[in-house]
Amino acid sequence: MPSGTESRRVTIHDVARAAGVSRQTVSRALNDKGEIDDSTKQRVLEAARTLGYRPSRFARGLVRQDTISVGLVIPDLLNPFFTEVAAAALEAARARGWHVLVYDTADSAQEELGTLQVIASQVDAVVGYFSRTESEIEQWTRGLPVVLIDRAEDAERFSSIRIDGRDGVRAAVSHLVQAGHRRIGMLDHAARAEPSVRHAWFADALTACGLDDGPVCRAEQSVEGGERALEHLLTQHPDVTAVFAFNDVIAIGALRAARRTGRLVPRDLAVIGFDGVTLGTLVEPPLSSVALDIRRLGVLAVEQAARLLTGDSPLAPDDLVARAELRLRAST
Amino acid sequence: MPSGTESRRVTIHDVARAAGVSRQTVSRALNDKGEIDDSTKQRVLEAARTLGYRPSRFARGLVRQDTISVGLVIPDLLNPFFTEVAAAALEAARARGWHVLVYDTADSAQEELGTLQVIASQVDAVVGYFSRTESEIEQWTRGLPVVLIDRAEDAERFSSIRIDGRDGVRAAVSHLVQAGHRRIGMLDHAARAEPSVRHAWFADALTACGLDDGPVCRAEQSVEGGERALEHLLTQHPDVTAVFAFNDVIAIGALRAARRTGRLVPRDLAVIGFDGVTLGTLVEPPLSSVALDIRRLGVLAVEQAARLLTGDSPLAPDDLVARAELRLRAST
DNA sequence: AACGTTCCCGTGAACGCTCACGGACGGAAG
DNA sequence: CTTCCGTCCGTGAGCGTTCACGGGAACGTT
Repeated sequence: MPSGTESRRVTIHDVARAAGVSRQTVSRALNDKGEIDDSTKQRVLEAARTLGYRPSRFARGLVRQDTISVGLVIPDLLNPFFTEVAAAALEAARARGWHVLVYDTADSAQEELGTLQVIASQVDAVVGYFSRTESEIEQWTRGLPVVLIDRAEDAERFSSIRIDGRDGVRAAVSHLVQAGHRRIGMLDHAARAEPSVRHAWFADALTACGLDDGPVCRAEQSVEGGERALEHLLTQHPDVTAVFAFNDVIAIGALRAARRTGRLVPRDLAVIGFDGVTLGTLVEPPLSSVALDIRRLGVLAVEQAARLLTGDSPLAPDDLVARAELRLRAST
Repeated sequence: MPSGTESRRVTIHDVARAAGVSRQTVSRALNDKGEIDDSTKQRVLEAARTLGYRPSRFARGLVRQDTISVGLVIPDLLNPFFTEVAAAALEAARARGWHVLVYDTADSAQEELGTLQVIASQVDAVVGYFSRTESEIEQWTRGLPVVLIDRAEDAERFSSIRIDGRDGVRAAVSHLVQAGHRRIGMLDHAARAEPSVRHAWFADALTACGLDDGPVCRAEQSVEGGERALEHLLTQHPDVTAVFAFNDVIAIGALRAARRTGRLVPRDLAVIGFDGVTLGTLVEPPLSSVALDIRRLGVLAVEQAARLLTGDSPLAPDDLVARAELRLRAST
């Protein structure tokens, strides 16, 4: 039966004593080093087994600093876009033999701050999405490599994986116009106070096609948010015949709302999203999207983190770009 | 420019020297302990800043063993079911202040072994999905708490979160029978050699309803796998009017294959899945499913890991069960 | 003047492990 | 018999941090 006392950890010394050897010999046995007789090795292993010995990762890490771990910060793992980014980052990290600590900040600035406060003491580099200001981030991560993804404003002090959807969005709008649409709305995201960069691309594309500004409605970052936003948009602007959404999740919400309100997509309403998530191919109708190579985001971020960590030739900002291009499906 | 020499890490001692104080005073300044003059505190902080000092997590962890980290092992993060499990586990761990190392084994026994070999030296507990034998798992995780999820066979040596879908599957089959279906097929999963437990439930339910065994086809764990499997099943058994799938991902594949081959769901073919993933509500038609509380899986696993870790009153196997129940939507 | 308090700060030890070194032992070569 | 080498094993040191303790200075109290 387990003793009531808070039992001390079993250390390498205990194993050594039990096996009648020195610490070093135990270390040799456990790490498959040479310079040890096979019989004693077995004896040591046996002693370790019966004692339930498990080496301390801290002590080991202190003396040989080989294992690298990176923190991956994601706003919402249930959002299929971030899931794909995370999966790609995980794979890239695994290929390097890195360990990945994942933090889901639940789309909350508060949780993000909490993550920032603890992450620096747990990892060798940080990769992911942050909404806080650069100085806040720097305050908590001072000294360790940080790679931001899809930063709203240009990142000055950190490396950042930029998303360039200007051409893609223009192609999307242009395609809608050629299909006869004249009144195109947008479902922007609602998280930030000011309109998003994607909205700017959208507005530019409209003027490039000789159209006036389209009506905009803010949407929560969820399917339900997209549904609500589309209904709101269509009641306020019934003349809208096509919508561009901040991302595919919102666009899928729009798809559902359209169906629910008896509109046929794309006949009564054309819908086009952004990101190009796999999920877009599963809904009905399949979603047109200004798609980007999502995997590239995660891979690039890890790649850059690696370069920052080793110090050799980090990628230039121009190389840290994922360009989006129009991918047409049945929703337009 | 960075010096060519492999520069030594800047330690607490360097900061102490730069600030003209002792290590302990530096420690006090950094950890917001008392017993330090505010002016010297600022001076130390300034010195640390300019030197780019960052405390070693290993040294810190060695002396104060407070931070706990758990390894979460997932076969495929892109599978929406595992995504939901992971999200729940992450949240539960965060609530405890734990850190989570995520490992995606890519549905590969080889990667799983690789994960097993490194995970033990990085975490305080392991939670997740494993396909290897218990002795293999134990060999690499000896001594640290392990909580398995949805283990195919009953786990003897480890805690395991069990999924009980017997009643749910029976309800599903019974519902299909009452709707007039007499020839019900199943799309089982293809990973293991023998039929799955869910197939056993399915077979039991059939006999309980007085039906003969239904035709079975193995499917890969993906939407595409589900598509292929349904086509194969229907060509071999054209009389099938309803299918039960091993999980929702495969069921969604069946939905798509049905649509593609001109069958209307549920009129020409009824489809019912397992798991109850959120994705099932987004496809068309929405997917009926033998649904379980997916979040509960992740939460329970973390909860049990916590109990095993602290040693107080681990949950009994009977409490580590997630029961599935029929959730009817438009696909039946 | 002697004493107790409070406020700061420093010193040794400890955490658990690996690395570099040295030493004992036995057998082969001179 | 000496010398040398290879095998096996132990000892001290060090990784970077915090904890427990002690001590000096400044201040007030009797």
